[in-house]
Amino acid sequence: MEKTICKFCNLKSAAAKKLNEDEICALGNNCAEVQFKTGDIIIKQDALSTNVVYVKSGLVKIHIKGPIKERIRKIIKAPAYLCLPSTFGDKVNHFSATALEDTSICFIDVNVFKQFIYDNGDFAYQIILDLSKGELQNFHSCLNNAQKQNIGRVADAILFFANEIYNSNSFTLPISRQDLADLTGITRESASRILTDFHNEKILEIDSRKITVVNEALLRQISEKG
Amino acid sequence: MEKTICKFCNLKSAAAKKLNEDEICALGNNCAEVQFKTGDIIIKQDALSTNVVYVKSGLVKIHIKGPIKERIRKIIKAPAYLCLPSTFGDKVNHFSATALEDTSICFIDVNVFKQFIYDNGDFAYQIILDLSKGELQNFHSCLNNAQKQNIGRVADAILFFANEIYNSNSFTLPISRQDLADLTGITRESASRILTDFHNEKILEIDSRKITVVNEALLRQISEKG
DNA sequence: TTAAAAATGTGCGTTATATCACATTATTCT
DNA sequence: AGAATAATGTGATATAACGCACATTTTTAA
Repeated sequence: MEKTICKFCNLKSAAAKKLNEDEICALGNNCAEVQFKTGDIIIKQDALSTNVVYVKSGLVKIHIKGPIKERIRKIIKAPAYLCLPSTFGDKVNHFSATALEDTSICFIDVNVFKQFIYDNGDFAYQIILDLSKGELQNFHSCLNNAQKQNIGRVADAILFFANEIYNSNSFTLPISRQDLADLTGITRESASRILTDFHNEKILEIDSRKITVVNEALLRQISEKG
Repeated sequence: MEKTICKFCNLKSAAAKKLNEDEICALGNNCAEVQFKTGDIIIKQDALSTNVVYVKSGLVKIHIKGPIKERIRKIIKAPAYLCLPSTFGDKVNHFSATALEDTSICFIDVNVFKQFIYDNGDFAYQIILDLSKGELQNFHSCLNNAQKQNIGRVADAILFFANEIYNSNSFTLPISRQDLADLTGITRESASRILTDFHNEKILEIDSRKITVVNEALLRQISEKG
């Protein structure tokens, strides 16, 4: 969904408010742009809603209360849709979203979005392409998680942040060790141990959350081995 | 994607052929309906293609060569789209599809599909709803697989066939034990053992691939426990 | 600046599950 | 029908990873 832009926020702006504890993130009509700060909850699992949500700028984690424990499903980097109409099919969110850095979010009324689809075939087609592609990518990320061992998954996560999010071998991890564990589906202790191992083997330079990939080739090798 | 019907197969019918070993499943133009028998390969991973593929009737498994081993991603029951345009973004399939029973497949030229999107906003919107919903369902099925133990996953798979595919507590499993293992991400031996356990605990009646759910309540309980 | 709270690191026993080896049962083919 | 082949069942190990306990470090708040 890389090349999509929010075509709606220029339309009208409705009254917008951030999500409080028991509040609902649905807006009345049309579209509104809202600023979130690091750590703010953007969408809350099980809350009611009827908006299309678009990440205009920033970084967001999608997380879900699984059958056993919390799981981070993915990290979304702007610009991208965070959720589309049927995500709210029953008007209840099935996931939460939290800002990992200062983030600007567009809430688009689902009827506005629908009308836009009707009027703009090329836009509709692009959305379909993006969704279909995303679905396929899910396939493969699930596969990775399912088949690789813990060490390979952590390697993947580090490479993901370096290459997909920050385009740099040196970055500050935007999430905690626990989050890294929840993202890769392992325990906090295992995540911690593996990072230490990577440091000892001179694959990573680690200073708390500051990470530098020293030996990317080896990291890739670990990822591929599974 | 339950309520969608193939709106294309009434247009024109092009020359259609089944997939041979090294053959390509792409059709020239427009749309063609092709019959497949149980076990036939419908789509082959890494083959070239430029079609939208729609399952008009039958049952299909989507499987992928993972980084380590084969994995069954999901079972698709007609009517449903098997793949959409961007699945072929690079014109190479990233998965295989195999018929689990006699199946009728529509291959739709991507340009025909695109034009239809342009002309029919309601259709486009419906596709978007379906895709978005499917993506979310993937979320949760991944979660299940990731967090539950083997026994819970097998319980899920059995419940899936009973409730989603056959709507009956008595059915013939359309896949082998190995496939069941690949579907749940466990080993063949584990799958086998768990089925035997279920039989001993009088949860299932098992006669080779014929399965009867005797104690669905207990099966659900196992599924929920993880 | 210091105390309290949160996050992280690390050793160790336990356990679920993979892996290996082989027996048994189905299925296919001639 | 009978042989060959494939699929399935099952015991005995090996091992990756979890879970627990607690030490240490970092962050937050007062």
